[in-house]
Amino acid sequence: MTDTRVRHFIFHITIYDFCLCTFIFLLYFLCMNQHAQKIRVRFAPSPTGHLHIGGVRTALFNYLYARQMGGTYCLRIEDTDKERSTNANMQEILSALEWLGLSPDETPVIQSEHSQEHLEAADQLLREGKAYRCFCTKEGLEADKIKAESEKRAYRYSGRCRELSENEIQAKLDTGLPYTVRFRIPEGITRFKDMVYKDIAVNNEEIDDFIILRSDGSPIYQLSVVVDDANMNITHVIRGEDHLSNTPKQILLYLALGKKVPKFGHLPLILAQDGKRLSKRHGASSVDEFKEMGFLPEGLLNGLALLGWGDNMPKPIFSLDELIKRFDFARVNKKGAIFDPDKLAWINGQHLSRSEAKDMWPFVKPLWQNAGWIDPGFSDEDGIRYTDLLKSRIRLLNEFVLYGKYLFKDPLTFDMKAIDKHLQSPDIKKYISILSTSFQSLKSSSAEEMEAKLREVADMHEIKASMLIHPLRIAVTGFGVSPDIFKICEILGLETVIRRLNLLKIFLV
RNA sequence: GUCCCGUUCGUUCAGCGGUUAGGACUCAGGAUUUUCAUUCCUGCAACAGGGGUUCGAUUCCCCUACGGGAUACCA
Repeated sequence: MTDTRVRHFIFHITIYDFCLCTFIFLLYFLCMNQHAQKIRVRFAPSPTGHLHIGGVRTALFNYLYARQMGGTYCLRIEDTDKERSTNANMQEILSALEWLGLSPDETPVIQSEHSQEHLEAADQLLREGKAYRCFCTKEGLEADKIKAESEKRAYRYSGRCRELSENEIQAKLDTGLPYTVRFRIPEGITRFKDMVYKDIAVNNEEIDDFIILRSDGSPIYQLSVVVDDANMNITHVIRGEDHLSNTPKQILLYLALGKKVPKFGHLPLILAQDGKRLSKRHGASSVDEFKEMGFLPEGLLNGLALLGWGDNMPKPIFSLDELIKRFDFARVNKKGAIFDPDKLAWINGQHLSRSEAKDMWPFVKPLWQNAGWIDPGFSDEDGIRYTDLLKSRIRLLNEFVLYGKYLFKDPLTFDMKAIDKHLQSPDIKKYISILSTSFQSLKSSSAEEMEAKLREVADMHEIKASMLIHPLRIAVTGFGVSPDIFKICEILGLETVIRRLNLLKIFLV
């Protein structure tokens, strides 16, 4: 073989290898893509009341997981309970989610608009003998329940209609007897691996043949969720722990309908202060209430994320983006969590002091406008300056109202605790007078000049500067706590400061 | 009643067979701030009880107690 031929031979091998490698890689890539199905999650509230923090936490974890996995976060309104669902509630849920920044990636699915699909699923089960018509009356069933209870026996559906013959069914149908449709629970054990609760196994004998269609023909939740989740291609069902015991029933439905069973992740419940379940009548606060209390969306979300999940960082303050990065199902715990309003407020305060004044001003402006202190035309520059001054001592936005008032109005009341603590010197009125007269000699209202003047007066009378600073603060703000008092004086101007000093003097008499 | 799940400071999150049981919030004390708040430091404070398994259990198993969920023609 000549050199050229050898070279040709090698060249061909290389080309061949290259093609083969490319082909294998492409094949692998295609397969991976097919298997690494894109993650789809959903938050599915029912519009039977306000959106409360338990719901928000569920929405949040769905959102975090979707974002982290590059998946899609969907919303479904479960309004099959026509008695209790209202449109107003639905709108409120939507706007609350928007405020929180948890709006869905796709148009929300309204469950009631899909009842046809639910009915078809029930029909399919009926045809395949996986469900059956039950002609038992509500009253009869109720009587069975009462009887079981009086005998201290667990109530189970009698199974009366389970094995009705074709003829019997037809006869009942002919007489126009109303019926419900029950799902026939197969024998066996239903197992699944929950993302939080790990291995769960339930003996199917424990599950009654539950109703999937009411006697008026409307579908029931258990059926609707399964059909909708399957139709929406939901891959991960992330919801409250109260659904853990429903899951085996739903898995059985998926199987009966020939649908792919999604993965499940159940979240521990958020409990009221006394450890009881949160409900509308019991400690459940709506998102609106938190908004009114002065929470930032990010602060509320941060606080809620820390319920049932923790990163064990010394400072548990996370932005939404940081939460997306850090969130991990392996760290979600199984214990129900009581939320602590104090800690929630502290977390919000941390977010507040982390934020720039210019970002907070849009939240503060309407508060001050509503209070009637500023016009819509109030300059943003001043607003941001004021916000910046106040923000270090504030945990909740509405404290901008409480502690911001003195920037616009003379205080009408004074903090008695502060007076007791700082204004007990017998000479206090004398000091206030001296301060107010000495301020009159100033040419400008600058913070530096006022501070220098105050010090000079203190030195002259051989007293500590704090003997004058405290009365000044109380006179100007009405509170024992405030940001840099000289900066506040600068904003207010000499005339106002002097007037307020005199007001305090009068008050002390 | 039955089934499922859970149980670490007051609250929350750590710990995944050997730790002085850790962090955060709250509370108390101190430092800084000429003052208050912020910030920083220090402190108080917990493995529900009983059996196993193991050289050794907060950690694994069982029982009891307590709590929660499900058991609906609610979702």
